[in-house]
Amino acid sequence: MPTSIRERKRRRAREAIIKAAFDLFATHGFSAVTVTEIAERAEVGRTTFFRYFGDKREVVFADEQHMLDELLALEGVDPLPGMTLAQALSRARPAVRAVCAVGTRDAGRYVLYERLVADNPELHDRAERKLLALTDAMARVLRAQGAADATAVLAAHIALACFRTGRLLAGPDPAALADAADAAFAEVEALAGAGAFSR
Amino acid sequence: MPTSIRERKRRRAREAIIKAAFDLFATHGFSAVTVTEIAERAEVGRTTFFRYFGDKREVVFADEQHMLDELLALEGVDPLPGMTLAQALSRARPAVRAVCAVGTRDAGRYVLYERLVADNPELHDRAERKLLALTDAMARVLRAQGAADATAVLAAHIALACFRTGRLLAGPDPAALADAADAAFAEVEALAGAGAFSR
DNA sequence: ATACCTTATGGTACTCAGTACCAGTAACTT
DNA sequence: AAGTTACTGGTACTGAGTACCATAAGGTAT
Repeated sequence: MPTSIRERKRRRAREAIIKAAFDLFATHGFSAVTVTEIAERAEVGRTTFFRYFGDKREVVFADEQHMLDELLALEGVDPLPGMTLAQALSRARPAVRAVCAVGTRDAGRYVLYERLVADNPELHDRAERKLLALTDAMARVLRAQGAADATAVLAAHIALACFRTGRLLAGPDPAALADAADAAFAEVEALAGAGAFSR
Repeated sequence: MPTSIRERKRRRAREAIIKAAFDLFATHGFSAVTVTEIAERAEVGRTTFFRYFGDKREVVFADEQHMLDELLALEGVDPLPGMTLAQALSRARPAVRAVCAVGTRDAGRYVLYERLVADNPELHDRAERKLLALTDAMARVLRAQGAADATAVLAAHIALACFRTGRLLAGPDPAALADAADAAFAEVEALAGAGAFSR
């Protein structure tokens, strides 16, 4: 059986903690909420909170794994050994959309997430590491699809640049963000001239 | 007068804290050292420590400002309005070397810094934000030198990619790192073919 | 069902990071 | 010399994060 009773309980507890935390953060802000309050609202012990999340900040980034999964699912899909940088970029482009799509699954929470990160400097560092993790995953996928190391890393970082500029231009709305990032990709291609990356 | 007594005292206190902290970190590791111990060794009050550094991790990244200064000094140097991506990259390349050069000013401490970050997960996030800050500064410099927004951001992120792959290949030694990053730049140019970025 | 093992829970008690507040002192100002 | 400003370090507090342990509940045998 795939989901044992324990498994289901674990999932429920985890979700309860996440929901309790985001509810409290939404009304009182991140720093004003204590772990004890989150635990009480989620009806678990304080100790249990730290079993599910290494620290208080980590709850905010609970969705990171979903985004990584979305990317890593592309490993091995449609392999193209020795692909060019242009080809790698044209694969990275929809992959970025796929990551953004995770945000649209619960747009309300995602907007809140963006607000929390923007308002609390103590979350900035962790948010940056999340982008590193996604960039690394992107590079790994491209490598698995047949890109050379340098090509994969380079394309992943160009995708990161597009994502960052996209988020800068668009608001926190995930759908708008996806479009803006995509536009940035288009601009990159136009920037170097058609086919410039394909040499 | 450029350096008042207060100014000099401040500098000395700051340096004393940094030195005390790194000495203790070197022998006992980051997490085993308490702020109180650092303050005692630096002969300042515990309260004073937090006046100079927002938190314990921040001491580890005390040199970040030097690297940023190194970059920002290039703002406005040799302006070239409307520069191409290839031109932006050829400017980013020596700029990365300049940043690495800061590490060679005190190679011993830099190696220790790298070791501390590598060994302590609690420092990973902050280290990532440092790279963001440097990348942003790089983009700002290129923009100030006349690059379009997209060109500047893109070139800065490509430089980031070169830096990351360089550090991955070279050890923690700053000189070797500079060379490896430079080699990555060369590889990027070769990757897209000569002149591919200049369209 | 019974007994047994394993895993998850939540409570207690502790350390230490980080903050608020305040009184004392040293540096600049006139 | 007197007054103002900037810096210090001490006290006292909150809250994050950890170690430990007794208890309960899920899983697994017989």
